[in-house]
Formats: sequence, structure tokens, C-alpha cells
Amino acid sequence: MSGSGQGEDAPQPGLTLARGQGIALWRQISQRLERDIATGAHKPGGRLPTEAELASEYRVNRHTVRRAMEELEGRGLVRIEQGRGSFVAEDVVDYRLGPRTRFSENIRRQNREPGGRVLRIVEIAAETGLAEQLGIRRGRPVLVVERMGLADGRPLVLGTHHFPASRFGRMAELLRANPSITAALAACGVPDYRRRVTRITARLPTPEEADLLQQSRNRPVLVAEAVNTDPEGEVVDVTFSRYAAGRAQLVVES
Amino acid sequence: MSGSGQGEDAPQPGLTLARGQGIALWRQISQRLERDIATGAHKPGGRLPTEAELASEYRVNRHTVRRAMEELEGRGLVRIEQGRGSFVAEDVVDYRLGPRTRFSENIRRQNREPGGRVLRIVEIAAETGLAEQLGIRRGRPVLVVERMGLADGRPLVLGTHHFPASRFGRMAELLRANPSITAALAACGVPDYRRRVTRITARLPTPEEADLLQQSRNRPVLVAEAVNTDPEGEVVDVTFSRYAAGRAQLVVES
DNA sequence: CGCTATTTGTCCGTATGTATT
DNA sequence: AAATACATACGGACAAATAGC
Repeated sequence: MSGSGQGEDAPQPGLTLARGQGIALWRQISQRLERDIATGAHKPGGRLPTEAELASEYRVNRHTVRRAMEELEGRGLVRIEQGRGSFVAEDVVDYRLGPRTRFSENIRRQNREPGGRVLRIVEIAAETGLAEQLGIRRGRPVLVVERMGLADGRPLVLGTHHFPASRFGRMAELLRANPSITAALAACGVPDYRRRVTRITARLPTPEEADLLQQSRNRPVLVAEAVNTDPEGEVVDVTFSRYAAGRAQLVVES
Repeated sequence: MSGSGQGEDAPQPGLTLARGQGIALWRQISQRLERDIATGAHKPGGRLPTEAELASEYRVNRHTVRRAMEELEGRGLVRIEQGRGSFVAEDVVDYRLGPRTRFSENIRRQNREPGGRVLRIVEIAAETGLAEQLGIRRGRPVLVVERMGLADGRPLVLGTHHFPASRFGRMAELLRANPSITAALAACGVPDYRRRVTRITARLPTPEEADLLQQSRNRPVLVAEAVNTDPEGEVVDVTFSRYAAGRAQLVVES
């Protein structure tokens, strides 16, 4: 790019790839784009050439360029939007994990506006593993709350909360009025709770998760399993949170 | 492929896909395979049908099956090996993150044999951000140690450590003799250190990382940035660790 | 050891669908 | 409504890794 836009036929020095050697073409392209981003030739938020343009510049098929772009997207360097184009990526939110983790406080500390939406509330019977974690008997009713947490109106995290229904049956209606978990727990007689353990993994999102988080299928989600207890040590809930990686960064302080 | 292997022409009930509706074929295939794994029709560690078999069963192109398989691999449900086949995934290692995080102890607690290999040691000049974190002046020498941590001989994590060279210049030779960071620090007069903050994100690996971790490009890596201090509160090192997601799960206790 | 069959990986070319502008 | 740009799907060819002989 940069300068003479035409001349599709010229050899285009610097854009020739090593063919037939051990290195896949899409990797070479992805490396060059990465370098161009690192050196600032493509600036954060800036627009990248279209797939067709890159394909003709590098003299490869469009699919080969797509491969390279998908890799860069998964690594968080670019963002691809159907019908619009591809852009160099930016910004992340720090999400602090600690004994007193509260979503809204956490987001406000980053000078962003927190938001929440309850997606689904159902009751299920506790299977063995869950029952053990919640400290209840197998088969007892569990309230499952599916919730989306937002920062500045953008989806940041999907949380699946599990409460013992015997103690927190009222939460369903409370949450419908106010999507704050902390507020609902307070109304159920738990003004304070504490995070005990958090198990963190990462994986690619399911298509549904990618959709809800408004995130590409190639960007991973951070999966955090948390166990919260009340001041007496009684387990209040077990939560699986899925954070959009690249929008959130979990911070643990010791 | 369970049972009657021939009969390529029969309609194969249950394997027909909804074409031309809103749902991409590869997604439907991935959903079915996911269900088959969940129900135990395909058992953990077990072998899945080949791409060619699935393609003919579902009456789609092999590439469409590949798409579906790649998604499942990224989500950690299957493992794909070139020349061998595809398998249902298993096991993860819990890696505890706490103030006194030590790699070897951590791995041994999981009844696995820890191992380490130093990949590269170089000295660089501290740029602004790093200098600030290390509590040294910009441009001062920093020892960068690239290390691989193994469990039972399998790569688990890649760590890039940054030590102020003024204090820890001897580490280079020490590590060449013994790849343990803890031992090398002890020899440099730091018998104990503490992890202060850890910032955790996830992304897809670079091709090099995927290679070193012996992991697929579709599986994310957990990226943890840690700051360690000595008992006096002096910063000892800043480390970026990249864990193979699906082999490791980070556990935080509060 | 090399040879071969199997299985996944890369790349090309084309056609069509869908979202955005 | 048209043009642009990314998404899905197909079909074919060859490369690379693995396993068995």
C-alpha cells in the first residue's frame, strides 16, 4: 500500500513470499502483517487492506489471506467485521479478582459504566459435583441464573450462577426487578460474601457465546469458576464466568 | 464408525443437515459431534471418524467437516493430530497461583514430575514500562530468560522472565547448570520471594508458541503477567507466562 | 531401512450468501 | 438499490506426518 495504489501487475518488491519452502504462505503473510502493526505502519484502530487487496498484493488466493487474518484476530491483533473490513485492535479492561469481587465496583474503578442483563433463570436438580460444591444434597433444587455483564454498554462477561434454591428462591423475582447479584443477595439476607477459589481456563467460545459477547469465534474466552461464601463460610453460589478475552484482563493480587 | 461400514449411498437417517437455513453446515456438524461426545457416544481419549468418513456421512465437503473439527478443538473438546486422526480430549493440570507460587512444587502437588528447560538468555535495555515495573531506570540492563516448564515430560508453560541485570547478572550461568528459577534466585541471595500481582488474559498462540507447547494453533494460551518481590518488597522479576490451555487450569485462592 | 497407505494440512479456484455502506 | 467486503461451501490437487509392512 502506501503510495501508488494501481500497478496490480508490477512485481511489488517486498511482497514476494517464499513458496515451496517449509513455511506456509499464510504464516508468512501473518508475520508481515504483525510486523507492520508492530512498527506502526498499521495504526491501532486503523483499517487494514481488504482481503482482495492483500491477496493480489501477495499474489495468493483470498483464502490464504483469510487464514492469516484469522490467526491475527485470534491473537488479538486485529478485529474483523463482516461487510466492513479489518481493523487493528486496541484497549482492554482490567477486572480485579479478589475476595470481595463485585462486578459493578470493578467496572467503575476503570471509569466505565457497569451494566447487567439477566438472560435466563431456571431451576434444576443438583447433580453430584455441583451438590458437593454447594454443600447440599444431590437432587436438591438449584437456581441457575444466566447473566450478562456490560461495561459502557458493551458485553464483557457471561456468568452462570448456581444458588441453592432452598435459601435463595426469592432471587428470581428480585433479579427481574434489578439485575444486580449483589443487591439480590443482600435482599436475601446476605449483605456480604467472599470469593473462595477461582479456577481459570481459556477456550474458544461456543457460537452462542461469541454471539452474546459480540466477539469473534477466533477470540478465546477466559473461563473462571468461582465459589462464593457468606461470612459464616456457607457456600452462597458457584459461578462460571466467561470473559471476552481482549476486552477483559483478570488481575489477581496477593 | 460403528457397525455397517459400507452403504455409502443410503440416506443415513439422523445425519441429514438443514441446508439453506440460517445455520451454517459446519456448525450443525460441530453441534452433533459435541452432543455425541457429551452423551458418551464418543468416549474421552477415543478416536473420532476421519474427516473423509464424516464428510461422506454428512454428505458435505471435507473442508466443511474440518471447519467443525477446528471449532471443537479450539473449545477443548477434541484433539487433532496430523497423520493420526482426531481424538476426544481429556485431563487438565491444576496450577495454583498464590503468593508463594513455585513451579516444581505446584506440579508435584498434582502427582506429576516437573521439568524445566532454558530456551534462551539475552540481555536487553529496559524500556519505559518494564523499567517502571522493575523499579530501575530506563535503559538499565535487564536479563531476559526464556524458559519452558514441563509436567511429566510434556510442555506446560513458556515463561519469559525479566531480572534487573545489575543484581542478578549471575543468573545466566546458574541457569545453564540448573534450570530452576527458584534455585538460581536462592544462589543470588534471594531465598524467598512473593508474587504480588498477576494479570491474566487469553489469546491464541503464535505459531512458535504452539510449536514449543506442542499444542494446536486453535487452542488458546493463558497469558499471566506476574510481578515477584523479595521479602523487603524489592521487585525481583517480572514474568510473562503462557500456559497451554487445556493442559493447565489456573487456580486462585483468596 | 524404505515403501506405501492413511490421515490431516495447505493452497487454489469458483460460486453463492449475508452484512454494511 | 447497488457496490463492497466478509462468510460459507464445494471440488480438486498436492504436501506432510504417521503407522504398518
